[in-house]
Amino acid sequence: MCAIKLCAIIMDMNPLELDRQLCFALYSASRAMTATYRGLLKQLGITYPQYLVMLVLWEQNREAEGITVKDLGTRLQLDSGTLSPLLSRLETLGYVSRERSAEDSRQVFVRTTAEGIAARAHAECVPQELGELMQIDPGDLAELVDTLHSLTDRLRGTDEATAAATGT
Amino acid sequence: MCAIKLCAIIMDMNPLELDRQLCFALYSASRAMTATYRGLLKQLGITYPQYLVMLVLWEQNREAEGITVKDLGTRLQLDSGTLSPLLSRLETLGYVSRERSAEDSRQVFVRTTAEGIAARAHAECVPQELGELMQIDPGDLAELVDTLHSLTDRLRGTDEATAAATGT
DNA sequence: TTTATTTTAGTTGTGTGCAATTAAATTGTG
DNA sequence: CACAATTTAATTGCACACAACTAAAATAAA
Repeated sequence: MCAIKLCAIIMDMNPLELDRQLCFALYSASRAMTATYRGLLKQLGITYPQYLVMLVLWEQNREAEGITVKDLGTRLQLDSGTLSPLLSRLETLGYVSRERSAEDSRQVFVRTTAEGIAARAHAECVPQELGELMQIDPGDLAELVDTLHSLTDRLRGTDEATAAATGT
Repeated sequence: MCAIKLCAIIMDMNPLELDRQLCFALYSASRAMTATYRGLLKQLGITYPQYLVMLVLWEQNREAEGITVKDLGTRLQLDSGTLSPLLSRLETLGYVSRERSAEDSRQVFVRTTAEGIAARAHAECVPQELGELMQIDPGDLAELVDTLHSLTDRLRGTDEATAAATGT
């Protein structure tokens, strides 16, 4: 029996209590956030993961060049199994175009269309709308974002470490 | 044009910058957490959402009574569209049983089986394993959990407010 | 240069999430 | 009591996530 478990039993506490677990707090907050975005993105007709792809494309300085599916995946930590059908839907919506690279035809470049660029103007007010809904101090928000990014890095690091240790 | 957008343009900043957005920090952290749990739960043979259901069942003081699908949904903020197939899989795995209520046959009570109860012993060390991986101060962790829960509450509240305002 | 390895995007299959609908049972109301 | 409205769980359909696999192309090695 592990130390925390023993300690929890002695103190008559449940070591598995749902509301004290960070995992559930994250899971709940992330789903609540996505649900909020569902409303905010209704006018654009896209889902939250599709919005993330558009954010990356809009962030590109040289929009004409586009970005490869691989680089998009690195940025969002998503693989082609998720991105391929998602990009296909964004293409059908008219927000992006896909084209195989001439130099290296394994790669596919994703670019925003004129419609996709126009949509950016509508999206630029989304963060403010959300900020008003959340009622959170900008400093606290920045700190929370930093905390979460560093947590994510540690979790991803340990995933790799665990995978390496178990040889998978 | 909204104030923040104008301000960002004047200061030559991108108001849509991915890495400063709380939504993406939450989305990334939540997925990284789920990925970490995938490894931790491999020995139990269940997914992370299935683990959440087991946490609720284990939390019940009177395990023999079980909990209705509705109450489970309230606790985890999941509807029957998600829970029904998930519970069906947990039932196939032998961790839970389902039985329609005799008093009100609309309701279905979910209970842990002997195997489900036994699995709890294995699960009780998971939080400590995770804590070691995360390397986070217990006080900071508790604060982060509180911050996230309060954020979730505010987001859920605004969802309802927005839905009410738009009449949906 | 020929072959083996690696890289890249796409496809398939499984398990969530969630909206919308269905079906059955209960409750409320006249 | 009869009938309308509500409640509950399940089902259907769509869009992620992610593991495992495939196919094509580029690179490295022999």
